[in-house]
Amino acid sequence: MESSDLKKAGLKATLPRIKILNFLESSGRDRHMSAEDVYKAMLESGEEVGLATVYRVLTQFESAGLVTRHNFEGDHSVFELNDGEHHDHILCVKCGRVEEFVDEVIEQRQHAIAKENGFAMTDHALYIYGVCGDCQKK
Amino acid sequence: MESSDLKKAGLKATLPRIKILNFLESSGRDRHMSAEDVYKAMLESGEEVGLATVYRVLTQFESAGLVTRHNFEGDHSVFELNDGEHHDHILCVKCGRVEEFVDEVIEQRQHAIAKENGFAMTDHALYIYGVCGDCQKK
DNA sequence: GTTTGAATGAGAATCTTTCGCATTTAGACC
DNA sequence: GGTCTAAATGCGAAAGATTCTCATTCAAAC
Repeated sequence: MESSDLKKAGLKATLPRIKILNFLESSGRDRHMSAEDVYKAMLESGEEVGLATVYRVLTQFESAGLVTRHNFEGDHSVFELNDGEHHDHILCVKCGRVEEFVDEVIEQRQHAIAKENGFAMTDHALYIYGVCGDCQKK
Repeated sequence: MESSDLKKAGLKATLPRIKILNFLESSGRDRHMSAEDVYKAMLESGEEVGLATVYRVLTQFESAGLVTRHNFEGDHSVFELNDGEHHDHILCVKCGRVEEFVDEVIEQRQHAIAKENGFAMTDHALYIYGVCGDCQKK
């Protein structure tokens, strides 16, 4: 399963790449991880990988469409395994929690706006920041 | 005018802060500048400021609501002088050109989505990426 | 003018990310 | 299975952005 995904993506099925992909697939708890997060978590679970390789592989995965890179934290990128369906994000500025949502109205308006401005839209990023229900109670 | 703006924002009217604010106000050409951009441009026009101060002051301006920080370039922040009216951005991935737009439908949907998810919305960022008209011709 | 806490400047330090290069490995071919 | 070659890896160095430290300077209150 793993190596065929990689081959499909045009990537040689090397051990580090398989390990990182498996790791991303198995860590459903936090789907948004930085390169450093992935690196540390893998070391902790006994997997040997170099940090530079994690960066390289995640960037390759991004180009191959296997993961999406987000910059909603400003100072570093986080990566999310693609599940096929596009979605946007709403983030809690207090606890860092991330929720996902899809809104067809917004999707359509975005396309319309790109068109109106003469742009051929390639991508888009929508982040809503706020205080989540739990943090409002605190 | 300058120093009163700063005082209103709760900032002491120091020379570097006045200079940076003036500079941002006068440089209409490119409204989206990194700290380094501001620093270099000020040096070139003969203004003496330290880079660390530019970073500090821009961050203070952000907290005070005088400027908005954007991370649409991934690896560094750019700042934009606030003109009171909120707007979103559409960027050309080829030439880096940035256009601004406002869309009431999207604004409203965002509020609704935050509510649906139990969030008290504080902010939001929408970036549409694409190829602008000029770059499509090339 | 004097005072004083805040702001600045310059460079060191930190953090994230990339690069360079010697070593290893996946995959093709025998 | 063994051999080959280009591609991938790992490590440390390097780069770029940003923050920190701390001695010096400055704004504004008296």
